[in-house]
Amino acid sequence: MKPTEERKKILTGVGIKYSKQRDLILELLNHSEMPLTAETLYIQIQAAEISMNLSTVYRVLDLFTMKGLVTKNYIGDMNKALYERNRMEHKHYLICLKCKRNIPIYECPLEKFGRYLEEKMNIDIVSHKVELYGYCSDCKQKQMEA
Amino acid sequence: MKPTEERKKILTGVGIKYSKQRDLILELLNHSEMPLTAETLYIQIQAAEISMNLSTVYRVLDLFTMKGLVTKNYIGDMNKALYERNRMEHKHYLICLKCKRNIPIYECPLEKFGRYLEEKMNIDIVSHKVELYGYCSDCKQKQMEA
DNA sequence: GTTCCTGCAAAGAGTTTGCACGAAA
DNA sequence: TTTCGTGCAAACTCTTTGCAGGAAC
Repeated sequence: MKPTEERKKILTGVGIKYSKQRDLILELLNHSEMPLTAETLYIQIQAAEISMNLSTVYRVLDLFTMKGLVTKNYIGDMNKALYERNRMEHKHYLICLKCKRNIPIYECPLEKFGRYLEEKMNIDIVSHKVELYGYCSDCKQKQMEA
Repeated sequence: MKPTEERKKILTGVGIKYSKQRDLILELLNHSEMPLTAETLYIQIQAAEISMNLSTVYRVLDLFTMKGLVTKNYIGDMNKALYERNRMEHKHYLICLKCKRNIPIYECPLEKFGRYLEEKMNIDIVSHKVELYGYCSDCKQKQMEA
């Protein structure tokens, strides 16, 4: 099955039509390790052969978010949304204060803690978000060399 | 010492001038248990006797943030900033999906986890942010009664 | 042929900024 | 008296929306 065919199946699978714009955005998100802003995506799109309006980017991202293909988030004190392919895996990020990269972290201490809190406070926890701020190993190294 | 005097001392303590606008904003933030948007603050201000422009609210909040009196954050997929008095205590919030309240939680499982990650991944963690999403005990109760 | 996606342009929300006046030290 | 904080209006950034034409099925 060709890559495009695979993505077509993903789109129809969640009950939405195929279009080359949606296909491209899905492909870009599939290949990105880290969350992207609408603008970053838009710039990547301009480098590709398919052109597209910014409002289309937003509409497609909104649609993908509603269909669960993508997650939308605001991080720290930045007032731009970050969009990321929802791979149904539980992960968080270390946001490097120097190079601004988002380094994924797959372990999580909150499962257990959540269940403990639910009992103690009589609440229901549905999901959670964790952001770690600090320095990635590359930047830590450079800092020590300097 | 009168409350206003106390706040005056806080302002001059971080090296900024006193003004009745800054005093009022500081007072409102001091008395709020949860993070507030600039607009919410602005509405609360209009209810008080002192009037103030929205841009002043933003300028004062920015200044307070730079001086460390206040923390600024974006939560979930909401594109409005939340400002909160920085009380130098470590806490997180349960954000209720029903009533949208922020319920503070003072325990945190990330201290230990952070140290573990630092060693394992050779990184430096400076700070972190945790958001829990779910239902507060009030809304949980109501849901069960319905 | 019908449905609904997209481009374009305009509007909307949240936030920031330049400038002149006014208040704090 | 000098410094700097504030009001006002305008600008700016990110995002959303209405409408008409065009693509997907």
